[in-house]
This record gives sequence, C-alpha cells and structure tokens, in this order.
Amino acid sequence: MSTGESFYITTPIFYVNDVPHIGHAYTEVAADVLARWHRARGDDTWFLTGTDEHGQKILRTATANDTTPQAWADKLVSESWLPLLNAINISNDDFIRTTDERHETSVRIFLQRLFDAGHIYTGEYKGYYCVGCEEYKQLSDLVDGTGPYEGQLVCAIHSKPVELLEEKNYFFRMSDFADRLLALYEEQPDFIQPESARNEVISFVKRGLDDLSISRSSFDWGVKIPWDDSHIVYVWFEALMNYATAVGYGVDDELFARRWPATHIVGKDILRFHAVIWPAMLLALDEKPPARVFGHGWLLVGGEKMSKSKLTGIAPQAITDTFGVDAFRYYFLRAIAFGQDGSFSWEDLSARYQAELANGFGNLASRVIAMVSRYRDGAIPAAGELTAADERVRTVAREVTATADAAIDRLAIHESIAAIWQLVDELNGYITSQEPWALAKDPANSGRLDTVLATAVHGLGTLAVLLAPVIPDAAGTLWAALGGSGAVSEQRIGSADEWSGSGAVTPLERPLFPRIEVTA
RNA sequence: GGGGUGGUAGCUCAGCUGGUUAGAGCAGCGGACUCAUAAUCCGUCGGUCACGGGUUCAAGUCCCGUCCGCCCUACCA
Repeated sequence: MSTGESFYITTPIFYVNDVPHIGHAYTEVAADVLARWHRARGDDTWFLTGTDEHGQKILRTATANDTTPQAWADKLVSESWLPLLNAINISNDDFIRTTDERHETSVRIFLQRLFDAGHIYTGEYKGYYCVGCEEYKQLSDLVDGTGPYEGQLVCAIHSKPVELLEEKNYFFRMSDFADRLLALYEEQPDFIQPESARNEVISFVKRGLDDLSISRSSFDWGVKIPWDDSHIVYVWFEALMNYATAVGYGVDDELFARRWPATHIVGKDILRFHAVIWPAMLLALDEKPPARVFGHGWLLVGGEKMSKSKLTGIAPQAITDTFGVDAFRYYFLRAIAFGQDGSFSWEDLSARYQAELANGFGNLASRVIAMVSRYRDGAIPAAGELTAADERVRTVAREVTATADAAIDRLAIHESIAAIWQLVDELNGYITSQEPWALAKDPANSGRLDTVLATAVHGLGTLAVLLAPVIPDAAGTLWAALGGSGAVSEQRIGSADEWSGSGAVTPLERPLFPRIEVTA
C-alpha cells in the first residue's frame, strides 16, 4: 500500500516498424524522470510504455520478410525496443504490446460499450488510402506522382501511390463531442500543455469534428470488432486504448480506478490523437479524460527536425557509447526546455558534459570525498557550530528541493534540474571560500574543518537524492560512496537533506563523469 | 488564406500581467587558489532586444505593418 497520490504516466506506444532514434529515447527519458521523481516522492506511481503492433504496414513488412506479423513484431520488440529501454535505463513498471491478450480482450470490451451506448454506426467509406500512413487521405493531401509513379496520385508524405478503397466501415460519432471537449479544455486549463499546443488544439476543435472511421475489412491484422468479425479496429483507434487496457479497463475495475486517469507524454506531432480523439472516446463512456496531455517538442539537428530521410536521425547508442547513459538522460532534459523544440549538436552535448557533469558535479564529488579520506581517514565528522556560510548551504539545499519539486508538478523538468544545479554551484563555491585544505594545516582549526566537511558531504548526499531520477547510475554510485543507507532511489525527495548513512565515505574508484578527451 | 509559434550577447537560452543602467550558462580574456577530473573560485569583455511605425510619463514587454524560420489547417486550382 502506498500513502501517496496516484500518479500514472505513459509514453506513446511506439510503432514496432520504426527504428529507435533519440526522439523516441527523449520521450522515454522524460517520462522516466517524472516517474522516478514521483516514486521518490512516495506517490503510488505507475509508468507504462509499450509497442503498437497492428496494422497493414506491419502485415506487409512481415510478408515481405517471409514471416508472420506476430513473429515479425516479436523480433522487433526483442531486438529493438526492449534493448532501447535497457540502453537508456528506463524504469517502466509495465510494457504493453497491442498483441497482448489482455489488451485485445479489453479493447473488445471498450468497443462493445461504445457500440451499446450508441456511439458507433455503420457507414460507407470511400477514399484514397495510403498504406504508409495507415489512413485515408483527402485529395488535398495528394500530389501527382513522378518517375515510376507518373500519372498516378501519390501520398505527399510517402510519395507512393494511394489506393482507392470503398468499404463498409463503422464510425465513431466524434462530432458529438466537440462541445464537451471545448468545455474540458476550458475547465481544465492545464489539460493540454504547453500553452501553444493547447491553443492549436482548441482552434482545431472549434472548427467542428468529423466522425471517425474506426474499422477496416480489407485485411485482418488487428483486433476483431466484437459484433462483426469481418472487421478489425483501425489501428490508431485501437492503439489509444492501450492506456486504459494496460490498467485493467473493463476487466479489473479496482485496478483501473486506482490508476486512471493518466498523464500522457507525447510528441507534439501526435498531440491531436491524445488531446481530441482519446478524450472523446473516454467521454463517450463516461470515463474520466486523461489528467494531462503534454506535447513535447522536436529535436532539431542543424535547425531542422531530426529525420531519417535527411540522415539526421541519430541512434541513442551513438551517444551513450561515448558519454554514457546518465549523460544522455541529463543532456536532453537539461538543455531543452520541456515542451519546446530543442537544438541538438555534438558540440553542445560535449560542452555541457564537460562543464556541468564532469567539472561541476563530478569534480565536486571527487574533491569532497578526497578531502574526507585524506583529512579524516574517511570518517564523516559531525558538524559543530554553524557559521552563516554553513547555514546558507543548508538553506539552499532546502529551497532547491522545494523549487525542483514544484517544477516537476508543472512538468518543467528542465527547470527542476536547473534548480538542483544551484546546489552544485553553491557547494563548489562554499568549499573554495572555506578552504578546508588551509584549515587542515593547523590542528587548532580541527573543529571548523569538521563542520566544513560535514556540510559539504551532507550537501552531496542531498544532491544524490535529488539527481537520482535524472542520473540514476551516478547518483547510486555517489550514494554508496557517501555511505548512504539503502538504495538512493528509496530516499524521499521531501527529506533529501535529512539523509543519514554509515558515517564513512569510500573513495570513488573512478570519477563519476570522467573527462572525455576525444572531441567529437 | 486562417491559426499557432519563434526571430534577445560568438553559441544555447531567461526575461510573468509594460517601470530603475536588458540577464544566465557556455565560449573568450584577466586574476586567485590547490582539496579535486589541467579542476574550482573571483573579475571582465560582449547586445541598435529581426525591421518600420504607433500608444504611453515609460516598451524585448502592448497595437499596426513588413521580412525571415518552423508547425497546424484551409482553399484556389
């Protein structure tokens, strides 16, 4: 049992056919930091991620690779997606696959309830379908083909011919919900974040909503419609339900009640699905809409959105191999205002690693631990009478904790880290001004030296607790070196400055963040 | 066409409802110090706040227009 509030956070479920890049990793790490922070706060936290595995595109790729879609998805999940989570140290509590039995069962219940409540009707749909996009296109989305596709209409995104399809479809009466959605956005101003994303969604909904075609009958790689097994659910519609099916929607009411509603972290390109369609689906069933939908920005490389086609796609491993997992996590969350687009460059990554992680935080840990080892044989002394400087360090530690915690509530991860870093800077300045090496030269100053060392060690311990959600490995190493009791992840944010340990430091075997001499 | 968003020091960015000499970090330069990962600390250089008008006692901060970037959406055709 937990005493804290429920905090349920999700990432999008990623399309298995994609190749993992730092954009995916960025979303995962952001959600992970929020999840870890809430756990450290004592909240009843649940962090969900997973994969989206249905749809025509996957069926076709599987066929092209001479295998079944299920086997193809299994392979991609085990060879690409689970390794990605491992590579960037993601602490998800669950991993849902849309091919999971639990998901499919729950999806059928969701659909049946929508149907029974009269939100679904039968219609005819005729239109141009792009296999690559998995969706029907408007004429305005199409352009004239060139080269081998000359004379045909092709999808503007994929530059491949579209197919003219006509099929009986089931439709979701999304048009009924425009007013209720607008009311929701109005009553709950932080429902869609950041503000700019909210504005766009509102103006979109104000123009009115169309009903949504939610079934397909031309292929069968998907979840069958409960009342008509000649149709499967449209992949996007089905995928959105994962946030509910993963926590027992329709199957385990108690669990669902405990977890729901969720905070959804998504890229701004899929914000509309999460801020319009998904809430409408929930409203239709009288379920609570999500708690919040946060659309984060894109990573820009050379001023442009990172993309595979422009060869600016970067594999997370390319970064973690050189700088390490913690540096990867730290960099993207510190350097980029969460919610805005952010520029990525190797130069900036390298500069921040050196200045902030190696010289700032890592070196701080080294110098403090080295002095305790050298002057006190590793025994952490008790503080004596406190001077104004000592008091200030303690004050900063408390203020920074409160500021960082409040920033997390606003999903302002970058502000949270910036606040914590004030303590790093304060401690470095404190040590320099107190000159413990000078105090050590005269036994008469022994008491003062004890106080300075105790204050510095204590501040470091606070940092370990506060930084554990962001840089779990380094924080854990530091925590152990300081003789902290238990695992650093078990420490509470609220009492980060009240930690205690064995009373002795253990020298670091190697720097927390070694200098990296090779310039990229 | 409509909507959104941005254009602030070499670089990355803060500047909320307009109010003293426009800020931070990094880079650069100078100094101090030596516990530490050639580290840390202090000081310093550096900006016509895209451009042009306007409102105001006072405008990066509000209004109008222009240019440039990006995003969403529409339509002409």
